[in-house]
Amino acid sequence: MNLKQLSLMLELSQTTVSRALNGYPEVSEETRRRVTDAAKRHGYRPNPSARRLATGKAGMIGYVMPTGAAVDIDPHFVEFLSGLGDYARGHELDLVLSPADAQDEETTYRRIVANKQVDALYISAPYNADKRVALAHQLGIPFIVHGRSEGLDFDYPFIDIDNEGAFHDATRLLVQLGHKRVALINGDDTQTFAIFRERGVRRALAESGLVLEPRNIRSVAMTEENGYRAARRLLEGSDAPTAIVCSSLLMALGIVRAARDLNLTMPRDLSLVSHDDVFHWLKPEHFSVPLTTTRSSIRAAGARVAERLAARISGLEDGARGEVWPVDLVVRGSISGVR
Amino acid sequence: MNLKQLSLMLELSQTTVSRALNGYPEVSEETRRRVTDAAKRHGYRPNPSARRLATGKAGMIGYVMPTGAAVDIDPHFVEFLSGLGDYARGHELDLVLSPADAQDEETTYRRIVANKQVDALYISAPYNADKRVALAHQLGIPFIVHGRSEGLDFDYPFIDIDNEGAFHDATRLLVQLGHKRVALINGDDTQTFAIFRERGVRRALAESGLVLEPRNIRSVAMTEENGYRAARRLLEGSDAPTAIVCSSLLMALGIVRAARDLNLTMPRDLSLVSHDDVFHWLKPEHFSVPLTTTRSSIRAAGARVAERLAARISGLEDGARGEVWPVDLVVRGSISGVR
DNA sequence: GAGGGCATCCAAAGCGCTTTGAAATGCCGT
DNA sequence: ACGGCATTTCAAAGCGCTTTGGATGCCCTC
Repeated sequence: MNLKQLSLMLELSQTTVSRALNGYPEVSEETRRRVTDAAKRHGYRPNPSARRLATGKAGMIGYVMPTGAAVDIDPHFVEFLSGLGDYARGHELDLVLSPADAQDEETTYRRIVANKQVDALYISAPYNADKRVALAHQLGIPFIVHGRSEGLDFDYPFIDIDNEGAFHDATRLLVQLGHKRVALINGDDTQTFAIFRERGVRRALAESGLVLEPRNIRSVAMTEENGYRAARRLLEGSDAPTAIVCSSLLMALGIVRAARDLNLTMPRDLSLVSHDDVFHWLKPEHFSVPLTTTRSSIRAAGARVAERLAARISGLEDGARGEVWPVDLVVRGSISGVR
Repeated sequence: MNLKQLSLMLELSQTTVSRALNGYPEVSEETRRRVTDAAKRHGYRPNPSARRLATGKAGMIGYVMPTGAAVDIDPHFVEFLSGLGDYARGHELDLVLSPADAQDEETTYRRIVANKQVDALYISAPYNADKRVALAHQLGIPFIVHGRSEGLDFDYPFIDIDNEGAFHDATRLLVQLGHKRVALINGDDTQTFAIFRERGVRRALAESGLVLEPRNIRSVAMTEENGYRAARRLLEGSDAPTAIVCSSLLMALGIVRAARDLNLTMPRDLSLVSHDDVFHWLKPEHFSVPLTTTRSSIRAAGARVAERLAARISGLEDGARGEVWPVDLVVRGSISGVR
């Protein structure tokens, strides 16, 4: 059942039927009713390929997925996907993942924009002065950044969490508990979220006249193994930190294991605060000693990104508004006053 | 630059240019060369929307992603995506994720097939007599199942790992070490992978005249918390098992925590074998006691699925061939002879 | 009664490709 | 010299929608 058949059946032109269905004003209410009724009764659904060719709109949002033999997709990504699905389901909004060589994402960005494969893009895990953000901006395709990129000479729409505030507050709490040697086990420090977190820690320490020693900061990919290694190195030295702030539960797993290997009891010998992105399969309250965390659901962010992208596609949103979400500090048993 | 302009420029008809570019035989070699040269020089790229409308081919593969407030996407999925990207990158093959209400995936399947949004589908985590597989078969769209579904009255193409063999071998090893009370902490037992694994355990036990007691088998969603709970329940009873086989490292985390809470030393008081899907962010060799595992990379499977899907789309593969991959048994410190 | 304004509707021209059916062209054997 | 055949090319008809640029009829005003 296509438009032609339907219009024949109704003894109306394709124009009128199309307009009636798409809510244009120049169609009488009675005709519109007749048309929508018939469309529903016959299960008419406009062919998206045809509509796309005619309008240039794809009805899909895109994500360029960096891949490569040495590139691992972050498990945080499924949480984001869950959130995206929360919104997209029920809006018939699909997501197209375009795998790209992590060394050369630009080609893929250009391709999907030139081909008009998607109406809007979502960009994640930005770096400072992020090339992808600049490119999307330049190509003029609607997009939203999940995170922030500093050092670009234009504004752009994003949603981010208050990484600096979260890590500031976590660190301040540790300082208030008497900790003087606080270490940070961070994610990849070329990513802005990590930069903001480090900034938060430094600021909180500075407020009490303390500093984050270079040897007390580690920036590594967020895996259990890396958490373990970083913690071992920190804790085995002299003047080992009495408290650690870390960027992911995955690393926290490794830190806890390191502490155990070194016969350190938590929180007596070591306080730990981790950021928690809210995984359903690994929860901070279920660590052997329940973890104090800075908590913010990536899933919720995913839903919001989808919502805003949909709004931008349909023209309900424009401009370069950035949203910064506050982060919860959830205190549990993994921290205590310094001995 | 579109086909019309290009053909004008070459003083050829659109037909000939199109044929030359698409490798049809009825075009002289010289013209073909001229055409491909000019196309490359002017950076001509056929408009996919137009091609799609004309041919009905989308050049994309699809995945219907079950979502819902109570539905969490499995972190195993990112590994699959990484693998898919390994192949798809470099083949300009995109993946479209269509979020669907987990209660009603059928509507979405019908929509994306009717709309010809994708050329082929990938179906994951099948149940027995899986409705989605039956539907895809009936709708006549190319697809590949990652896993297997029993109880369908037709054959279909799939790739799966030898879950039964893997869990059989793991269990047999435990039995050989003298364990008589072996428990299984499995994933959701409506999924076929879990059924096969249980079968493997039962068969290995039966070969030594042992049985898998109903109270020694747990089927739960694969999370740390569920692993912990299941293990607590198993280990606190009288006649507690001396060995556990489990279906995921995520659950293994919880099992190890439970053992520790109960003051059981591994492997002295408890042997543990886990299945390992090969996450880069959590490795069995880095557990506090290195885990013996049955290992099979989901990522490799993802790449293979993409490869076969591409082959099916281009007509290089047809039929209903199923692939079953062997699974490695990797022995590490988490098992020992029973005391 | 002519002209203007408004509400409805329509024919036809795209969008940029593929593919059908037919027409040139050149070459061969008879 | 001519019919038959294979090779190469083309014009035009889709694919199914949106949108432009009118038509048409009706009511109102002067």
